[in-house]
Amino acid sequence: MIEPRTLKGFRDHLPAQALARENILDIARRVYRSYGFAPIDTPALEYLEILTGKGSDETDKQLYRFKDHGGRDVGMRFDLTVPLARFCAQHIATLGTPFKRYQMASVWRGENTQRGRYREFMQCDFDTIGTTSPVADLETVLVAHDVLKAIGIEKFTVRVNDRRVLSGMLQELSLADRSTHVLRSLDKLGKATSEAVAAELSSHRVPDEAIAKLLSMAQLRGTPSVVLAALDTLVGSSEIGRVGVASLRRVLDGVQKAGVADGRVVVDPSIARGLDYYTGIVLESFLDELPGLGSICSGGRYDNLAGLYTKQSLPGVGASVGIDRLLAGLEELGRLHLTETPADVFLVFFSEEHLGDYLRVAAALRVAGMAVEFFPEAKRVGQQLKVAAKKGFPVALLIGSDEFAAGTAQLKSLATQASATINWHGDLHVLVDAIHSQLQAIRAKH
RNA sequence: GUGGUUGUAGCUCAGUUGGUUAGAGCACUAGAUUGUGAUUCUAGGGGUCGCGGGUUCGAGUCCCGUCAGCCACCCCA
Repeated sequence: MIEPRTLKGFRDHLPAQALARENILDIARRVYRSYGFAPIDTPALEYLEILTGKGSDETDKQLYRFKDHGGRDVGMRFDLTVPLARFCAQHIATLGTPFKRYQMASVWRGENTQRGRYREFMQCDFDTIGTTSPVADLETVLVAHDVLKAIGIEKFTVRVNDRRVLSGMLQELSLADRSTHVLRSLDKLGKATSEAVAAELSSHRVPDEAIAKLLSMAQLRGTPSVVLAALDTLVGSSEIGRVGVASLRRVLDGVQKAGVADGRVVVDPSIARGLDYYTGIVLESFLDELPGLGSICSGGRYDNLAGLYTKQSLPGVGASVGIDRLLAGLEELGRLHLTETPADVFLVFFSEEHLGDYLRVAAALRVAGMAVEFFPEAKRVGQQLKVAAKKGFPVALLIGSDEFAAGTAQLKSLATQASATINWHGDLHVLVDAIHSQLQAIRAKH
């Protein structure tokens, strides 16, 4: 006997979880498409040199790599951005710019696991390639906002900042040479105390006076106009800093004009993002009720996506929904109603003699857009109903010999056990319409 | 990769200073009950105590290793 087991950091998804996951993916897909982003797909395996091109030690360590059967050095993608860069370098001539794509796919990293961190996980990226327009930045923020809103989250905040504001600050403070360390430290402000961050900055030879200024900047809060005005003065005479503030102002102005509710999108000068390839706007999104969960949708603007693979300059802006983290958060908040079935109607199988009738009824319901599970065995009715209730069907449809003779049917709500009689007199349209409207009524209550 | 912590049935757990054949509740299967999820009753399946070694007359219990989960660091999604 071989012990059935899964590798460390790899998971099975049971129906209840997989359904919740697909629901979120469907919503994200719908929102992405509503802005004109088109799907692409790329291979899970790439030539090793493509993936290691950027060559940081960290990604090198995490990379799943091996020789394929033809002796080629290959690796599994560890994000969707590097494959996108290769993809654009290869196809941009056909695609033209601006190119807007989304990709929802698994990636692999051989790093240590922790709650919510796995070796195989999904990324849901959307990016706009080939334009430096702030309108593309704005749209990125709007998409992040729309996805979270469409999922039905009531309390969330999209926090935006601009790397150029930070660069301007660092220039003013003569810290440009330590920018990576400084930004990484500031990025911890959400999790660590300001004292801890100050200590870490100090260890990177940042003078106390500069630390005080950085912290006061990072902790600026308030309406966008208030924060932006404060940033204007902090950035001082730095040209790049002023450009950053101006760009943020345009984005926030656009967010408001697009009709986003006040407070949903704010300026947060402490948002830096760990990755050093961001050059303009950066954004993170949080569930207000679970700030400790971390960002559930993050991204930003980068100057040169594909410099490793082509001479053509390809600027871009994009973001990614952290689907696993988001699901964990929704579950913790009890916002995930878990069912084990995607179907609406459970059709009870009473007796073989009516098999043809059941198949006809089920087919009619499916044509009308309802999902029907027909129980495959004429087992005891009680057992069938038990299965249906356990799997989370909203209703069961019961039509036995008595009902067929009388031209009726019972539609039973599995949540309340209440049963309603439908008089359909053998007319499938009447039956289908009645079930359809009852389902609508049940859904409206949720 | 480093450090800490946990591991007994599908789930939650009990199991005495090491002592006979490892238990409970829930869940599951079948029946009482050939047309309605509950309750009740009866019967049943399911464990190499994460895995491997060691100490011992004897290990679920002690020791070592290993695998997996969780937490922190690192980094990030």
